[in-house]
Amino acid sequence: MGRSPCCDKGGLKKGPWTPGEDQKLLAYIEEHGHGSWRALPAKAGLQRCGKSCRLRWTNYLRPDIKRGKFTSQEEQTIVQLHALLGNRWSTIASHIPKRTDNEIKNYWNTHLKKRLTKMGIDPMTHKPNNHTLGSGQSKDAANLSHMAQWESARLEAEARLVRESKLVCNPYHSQLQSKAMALRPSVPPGRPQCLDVLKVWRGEWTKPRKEYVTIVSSSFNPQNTTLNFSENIFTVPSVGFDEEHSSITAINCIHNLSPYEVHGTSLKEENIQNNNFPGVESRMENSIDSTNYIADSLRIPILMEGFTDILADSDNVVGSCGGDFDENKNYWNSLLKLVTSPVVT
DNA sequence: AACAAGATCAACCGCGAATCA
DNA sequence: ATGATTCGCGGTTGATCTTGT
Repeated sequence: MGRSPCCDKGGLKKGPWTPGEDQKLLAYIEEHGHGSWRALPAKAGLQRCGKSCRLRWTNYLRPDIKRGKFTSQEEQTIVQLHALLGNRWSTIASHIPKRTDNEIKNYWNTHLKKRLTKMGIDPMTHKPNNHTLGSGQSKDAANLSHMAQWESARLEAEARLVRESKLVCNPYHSQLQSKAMALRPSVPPGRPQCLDVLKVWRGEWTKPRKEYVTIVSSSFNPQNTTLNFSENIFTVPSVGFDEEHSSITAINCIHNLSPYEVHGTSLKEENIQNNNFPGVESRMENSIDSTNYIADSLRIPILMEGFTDILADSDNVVGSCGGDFDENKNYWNSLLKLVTSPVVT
């Protein structure tokens, strides 16, 4: 089992790249594309393994790479996404234009992590170091973890979509997309039906709280996922959460007209066509009327509210921060402000 | 000026996932 | 269906640079 490291074969060079090697690699890829990385070194006349070539290209030579100091905006983005995703550098990098996962990882390890630690914030949990979850909070923690998994899966799927520059090709998903488009003509065609965390972070926070419902608990199994909102229970087919369709979120399913149940009653096509969701229609419609990106604007406040309710307790870094929406917003903004401000020593 | 310690970051390594034959 | 191969990710290393004494 296993295989020997590709660079163990004799004669292959390791270590820093020379300008001449860079030139050879660049010239070859510009003319032929990289194709098979394994075969590339011989074709390009390089005494390197394919892995080394790929790394050099993706982390250094690629023309669409921005080098140099990270902006405060980029720092904020990294911290926000790390809070959501953990050390999933490639996924984080997919949301930060022109930065590589390696660069972001290095920057996190050498700058941001230390800065958070100095402020007394655990860089892995993004909570104050003296904060530990009590037994009474285990349910909330589980919910947080669950929601984070959803978001992680969605972000990964979105990153994949970006990479592939095409939408998921699936009859069911396509059907949902086309129906959703019919209801939401202002959504740009081809735009993945999922939210951009950062867009919401920067813009959607300002929406009145009453437009949103709250996920109070949730559970997941291979057949379906149950979301317990403040007033309503949704059972969402797991098609929205499996690997292939992970970009379809629970709330997207609600809006994208999948055959789920509300309070045990299957929604009929006419309910869907008319945006008629028994027991929840008024709230839904408020959100629908308020933005071009219904699914986005509805879902993320729900998600983030759940997050901050759990994350922010009375011991948070900026003082009192209960379950109030604005205070939760303040928690995150304050955290980010601290993170991006110069360290006072 | 010389040295040590700390910081930085390009590059490597090993593993798991995806793809191929 | 299965094993081999390739790819990509995240953790780690170590050479080089910077700062402090």
